Parts: sequence; C-alpha cells; structure tokens
Amino acid sequence: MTDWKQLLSNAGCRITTPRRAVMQVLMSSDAPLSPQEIRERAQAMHHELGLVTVYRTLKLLTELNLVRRIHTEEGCCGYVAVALGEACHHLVCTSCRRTVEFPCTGLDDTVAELERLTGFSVQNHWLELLGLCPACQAKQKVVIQRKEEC
Amino acid sequence: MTDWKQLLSNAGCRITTPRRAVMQVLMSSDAPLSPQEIRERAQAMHHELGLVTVYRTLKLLTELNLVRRIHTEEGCCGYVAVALGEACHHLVCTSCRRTVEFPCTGLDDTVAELERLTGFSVQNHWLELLGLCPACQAKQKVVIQRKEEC
DNA sequence: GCCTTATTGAAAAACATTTTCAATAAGGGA
DNA sequence: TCCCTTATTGAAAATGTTTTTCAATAAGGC
Repeated sequence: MTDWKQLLSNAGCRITTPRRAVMQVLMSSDAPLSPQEIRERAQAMHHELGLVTVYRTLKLLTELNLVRRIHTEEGCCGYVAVALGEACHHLVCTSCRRTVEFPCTGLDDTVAELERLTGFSVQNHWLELLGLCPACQAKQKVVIQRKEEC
Repeated sequence: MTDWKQLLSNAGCRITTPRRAVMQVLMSSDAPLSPQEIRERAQAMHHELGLVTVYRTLKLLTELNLVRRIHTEEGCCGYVAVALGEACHHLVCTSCRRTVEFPCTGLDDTVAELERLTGFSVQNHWLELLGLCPACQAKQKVVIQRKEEC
C-alpha cells in the first residue's frame, strides 16, 4: 500500500501532504471521483488543499499509471486508483457508480483481425463497460414490482 | 446518403440548412472534428452558422446515432459520422487522426465471464482503438531511417 | 539543521459548453 | 401557393472546468 510512494519517489517526485491526501481519498473510494469531489474529501486531511493542486496531482498520478481517468457519462468524468497498472479496464455501475477493475484480456483476436483488415498497427486501446451492480439490480427489481402493484 | 434526413424527419425534427451543413462536413471527413472545426468547415455552406447551433446539432445527431463522440486524446475530443449505427467502434490514427469504423464483435465472452465473476449485468460498453494508419507507419519508418543515417 | 529546488495556493486567464430570448424559417394545412 | 404554428437559430451572457502565472512554502539530500 506504500507502493505508490516508492513509485513517486523513483520518478523524482516528492511525497507531499496534498499528494498523500489525494491518493488516500482515491484508494478509499470504489467509485470514480471528480476533481471537486476529491478536493472536498481530501480537505479532511489537508484543509488548505487547493483545486489546482488536485488537478496537478491527478495529472501526475495518471502519468504514473497509479490513477485512471474514466469517462462515465457524456461530459462527466472521474478518477479512480488502479491496482493492475496499465493493463486493466473498468466496469462502472450506471446507477451508484461503483467501479470494478478487471484485467485486459480477450481483445487480441479482434485487434489482430482488424490490423489485417485495415493495415493499421494498433498501439493502444480504451475500453469501459457500463452496467448495473448486484445491489442496484436488486433495487431496480423492487421498483418494477411496485409499479406492477399499482 | 439521404437516410439521415429520413431519420431526422421521423424523429419529428426539421431538415434545416445548419443541420445539412454539419452533416455534410462530418460525412466528408475521415477524421474526428471538434465543434470549432465543424463550424469553420460548415461555414463554407452556411456562412452565418453559429457555434451554439453546431453544439445543438451534434447533440441531436449523437442521440439519433448518426454521429459518435470520440475521445481521441486526453482532453481532446471530436465527432465522426457513423454508418453502422450503435453497434460499432472506432480505430483512430494517433498521428493523422484518420479514423476507421468497425463492427462491434469479440467482446461477448469477456463480458459474460465478467458478469459471472462480478455479478454486474453489463448494459453497454465503450471501446476505442488507437494506432498508426498505413500511411503514417510508412512516414515513421522514413524518420527512423534518417536518424540512423546521422 | 541548512539549502536547494520541487511543490503549493490564490488570482487571473483561457477555454469549452449551456442558457436565455427575441428573430427566423420549416413545412403541414388551407 | 401562401399562411400559420412552432421548431430552430444566432448572439450575448452565464456557467463550469482546466490551465497559467508567480511569489511563498516545505521536502528531503547533504
């Protein structure tokens, strides 16, 4: 859990109170958070934390692959801490935003076929799944039942 | 090629000069364009076209699945016309931005496995591939050769 | 503990997108 | 074909997000 400090340090960056606060907030959330939300929560640990610093910290952490930017809905985006590094993607609940990280697998064939077809050489990709988490599926069933009762 | 007019009409929307201009610009570009770029190009057809109208038109066309929003790089996004409707994704050249549409296939197994593992029910997904188109691969080889000659 | 220098926070700038509202023009019906 | 209703438009202003600037601060190697 102090891995990230090592990584920052190795990259020649300092371990500062704002960075600790932002990292802690992200690691203890299972949903993507906006810079604003991160600031609000992180201020519990570091009251003077400025929004500018949050942006700068997120940029740094994203470059180091400690954090991933997620585009949950049109125009709305958030950040999550990642454990699996570069080779992972996210499954986000459209209702409560709970997010699960999963390893990147199963695309190789599609990519190979596409390279053959188009002549492109694929370097990178971006995948995100949207759905309902178990808890929100249950809630939704209750809503449907109530409607039927009317 | 007039399909989109039919679709707009069926949705109870009018076929206006601004909409024609935006649609034509998007259909004749093989790279994603920003609202600004769309406006600049579309003004050749409709000089008074306002940026606000471009935004509104893009929103409408996106809802009707005639256009897709693409997040090519951090913070940079653009719009492309789509032919395959909802069930397609895009492969974008990171150098010249040329974009190829491809049908959505090959994810079913990954999704099923993930549903089993997490209990989520997956409703939707978002995939984008980044790479180099054949032309830009060729250019890059030339650059590498030149470097070696030094 | 000191000193160098990366990092921070506040204000201002830059940028992207949305809202508001009166003027305009699509296109269905007479 | 013309008229009338109403969706659509464009400009200005509002809103919201992200970046830049710069002096003050604090990390952490020595």
